[in-house]
Amino acid sequence: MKEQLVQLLTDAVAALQADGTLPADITPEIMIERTRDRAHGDFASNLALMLAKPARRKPRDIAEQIVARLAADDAVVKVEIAGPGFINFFLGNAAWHAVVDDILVAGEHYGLSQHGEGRRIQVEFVSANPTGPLHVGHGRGAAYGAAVADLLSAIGYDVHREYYVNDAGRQMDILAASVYLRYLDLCGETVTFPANGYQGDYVWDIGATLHREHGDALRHPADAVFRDVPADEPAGGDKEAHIDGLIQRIRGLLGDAHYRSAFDAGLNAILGNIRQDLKEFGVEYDEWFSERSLSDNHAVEAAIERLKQSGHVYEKNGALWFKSTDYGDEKDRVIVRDNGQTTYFASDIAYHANKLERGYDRVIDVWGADHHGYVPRVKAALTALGDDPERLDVLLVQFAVLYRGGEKVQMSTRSGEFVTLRELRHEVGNDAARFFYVMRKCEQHMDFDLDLARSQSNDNPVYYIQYAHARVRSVFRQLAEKSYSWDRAAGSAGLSGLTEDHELALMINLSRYPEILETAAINHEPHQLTHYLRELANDFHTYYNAHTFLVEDATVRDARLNLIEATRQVIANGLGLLGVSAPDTM
RNA sequence: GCGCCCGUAGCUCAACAGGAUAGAGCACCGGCCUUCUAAGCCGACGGUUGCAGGUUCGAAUCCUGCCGGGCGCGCCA
Repeated sequence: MKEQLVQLLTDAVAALQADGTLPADITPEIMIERTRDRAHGDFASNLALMLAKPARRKPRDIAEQIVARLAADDAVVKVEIAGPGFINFFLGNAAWHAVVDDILVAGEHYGLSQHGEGRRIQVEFVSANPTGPLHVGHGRGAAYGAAVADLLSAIGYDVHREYYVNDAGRQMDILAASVYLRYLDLCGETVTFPANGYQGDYVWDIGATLHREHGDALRHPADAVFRDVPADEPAGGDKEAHIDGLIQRIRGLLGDAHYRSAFDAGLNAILGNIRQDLKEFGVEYDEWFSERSLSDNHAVEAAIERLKQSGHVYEKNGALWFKSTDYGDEKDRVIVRDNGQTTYFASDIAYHANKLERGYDRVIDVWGADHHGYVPRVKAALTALGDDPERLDVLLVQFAVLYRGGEKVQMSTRSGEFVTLRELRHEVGNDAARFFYVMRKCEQHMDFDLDLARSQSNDNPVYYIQYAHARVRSVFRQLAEKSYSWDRAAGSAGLSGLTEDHELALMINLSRYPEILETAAINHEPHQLTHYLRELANDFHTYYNAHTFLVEDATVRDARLNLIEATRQVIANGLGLLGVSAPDTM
């Protein structure tokens, strides 16, 4: 519908340019908006206002000339010029009635489009370190990333969902050491757990698994592990030096194979847990990309070599630095430490180079907002490598603060006391969690009200929308009890009889769905869909309250059933894109 | 100190690439159940869009400066 009107305006402008009324050298972008007020018609364009300046004419004069050149269109019953020069289009009811048929014919495909024309786009999200279970902060990234990916897919992009597994690096070594020390404890050794180790109970569990599978085969006396290692912080030393010393010692004592056992025990257990968690949350991936594979394939070396050749690398204090300040970063960054180890950043350069090499038209990273300072250096690296940094979009997701009983839920990663995603899902359910997480713009700080998410009341937007869906199902169940049946073809033929305000309002909103999907996807704003679904549910509940659907007049009854079934379809489609179920009963 | 994000009704948030009279939901107040689920509907109340300038036909939206909040500024990831 929007496209039709855009075409009408485009043709009118072209005609005015052809006869010299408008300058030929301007190519205005035709914008058609839904009106906020029905007194302004159904659609409006600010075209004349936009043209006023380049054409050096009064907006209303231009509007009149455009309207005079508009071709006739069956759907448009009236065109008005209003306000400072808006062109308002009034559509006939038939245009809205047609939407109901469109929806019933398209079914679960209604709203999908080919806007993306099959362009390939990669969305990387969550990518939490496999050093512990996912917590509620990751949950927002998961729900948001999945929704953005699904929306892009819905409008015709070829979407690749990816999780970057940080299965290499110092944090993983710290995990391996933590697991091993818990293992030693279970072997009967007396160990003092390092301040910087991973404290969570799950580390005990992994240590126990290691012990169960290997018995005492990996055991070394605690004294051999701790002797001459730099003192830990509580003992007046440095916790970083202490843990690094421990890692080095443990590696030496265990040898490569046994160290790998401890390391992989931690990695596999935690990654398995994360995968399970996300799967239960309805979040699916096409690929789990291993950081370790980058160094195994020498991709990190290759990336560093490319940076060297581009002349943006130098040595200082025994380390190798990338001169990211050449491309707007605040300071230069180390890519190879003085101990010869490459940094996480070096892997990330290789990873992003790899993404672009894979030929995606666009690459999206969904990151926690605390990583925002990281964006300039990654873009700088891509620029230095000769890639176009504009192909990378980094979407920063702010933290969610949980509230329970009106009180902020305190969280601390330090002691391992954080609320896990799993706990949240069990408390409020997957549907509420998925929906609440995407109700807000990603850059908006979010207050997550656990009581509201859990409540089965009209205050809870998830239930409100799901209830609308269940109500339609319920009406259809009533059909049989009232010994009626639904004749869809008759309903379609009788749609012109649906002229009540409530019916038109509902149909108009149904017709907006494809537009909502498009803007929500392009702007990476799933919250637009949540707001839309709430409005649609409201329209339905209002209609339900004002009119009885199962009336005696079969023509009216069938037409109304077509309308509410179309409504149900759109709600189901929309909730589906957000990973929320559409229940038949509540 | 520097950088990024945010500031809209009492609370939680919208406002579609600057557009017409800034909208919803809670909360509070008043109505609606012999009728398809009241897990619902309707009405009323509520605003100097943090403050001050600027850009233009038009600013919550763009620019500048303040004020307030969050985050970041490692040879951690």
